[in-house]
Amino acid sequence: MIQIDPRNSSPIYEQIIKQMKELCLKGILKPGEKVPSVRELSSMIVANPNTVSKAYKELEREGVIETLRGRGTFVTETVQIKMNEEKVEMLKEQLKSIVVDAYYAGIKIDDIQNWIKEIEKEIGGKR
Amino acid sequence: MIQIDPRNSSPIYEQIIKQMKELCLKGILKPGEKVPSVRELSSMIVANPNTVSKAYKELEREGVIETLRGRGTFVTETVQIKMNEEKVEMLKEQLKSIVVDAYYAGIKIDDIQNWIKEIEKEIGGKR
DNA sequence: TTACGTGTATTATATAATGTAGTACACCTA
DNA sequence: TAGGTGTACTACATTATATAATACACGTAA
Repeated sequence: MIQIDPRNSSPIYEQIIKQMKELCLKGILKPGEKVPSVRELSSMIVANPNTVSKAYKELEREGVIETLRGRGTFVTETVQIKMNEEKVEMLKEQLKSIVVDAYYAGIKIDDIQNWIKEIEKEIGGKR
Repeated sequence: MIQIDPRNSSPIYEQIIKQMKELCLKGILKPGEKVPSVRELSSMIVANPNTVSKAYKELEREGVIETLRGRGTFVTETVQIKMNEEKVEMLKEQLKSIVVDAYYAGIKIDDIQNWIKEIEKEIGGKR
């Protein structure tokens, strides 16, 4: 389910966050469905429970999952979109970086537009 | 010229790399033009020469600038595109993350496509 | 040649992010 | 009550980032 890549330099908790979001958007994890407990997932990926807990807290803050104390953690029934101007600006900056890096890697703008269409097909519209 | 944002959590050397690439693409820094020396820039932005040197080494590795020992550092006359399959895959993954994050921030795919067009107008085609 | 400005390399130190380890607590369900 | 939840806390180790202080090799110009 969640796969941690040790060669990937990004922190374990960020890899969890990224993959969990994708699983929810793709509909592999359905609204209301239970996700692995902190201790379960930590033993599955061989990481510390604290690391998983950190990821879950961020995912809850972003409205992807919600926790019911003593019961477990679940995919939110209805995603609460949190409009956040700071987040929007951050995403724009990240996008600019990608476009610039793409230039020096020999990638054209049209290629990037097509990539987005592919991503949309892969994860879009499932919820 | 180069502006370091202390509130920005990304490392100083990465901020230098990002901004230097943009300055070159926008044509504000022209091919063959001299860029500030390591010591000059480090005093301009109040950082350590080592930090600037680290940024310059990466910029040279990516073909943005080139150094002439004892003379200085200059914007490359002709960008050498370095096709790099790893880099391409990395950029695709970054782009996917942005699209996913955008969903939970209430941003539509079309908005992202339009952002790219804006970025293209801002930096595209100057070199 | 000499003086100066280049980029580069090295070592040491400090701080913060990341991850591990162990323990304890509050809450819910069976 | 017993066991499974998420959560909180402290302590420690490792790594990335940045600073600090030198030193070196090279090119240019006085």
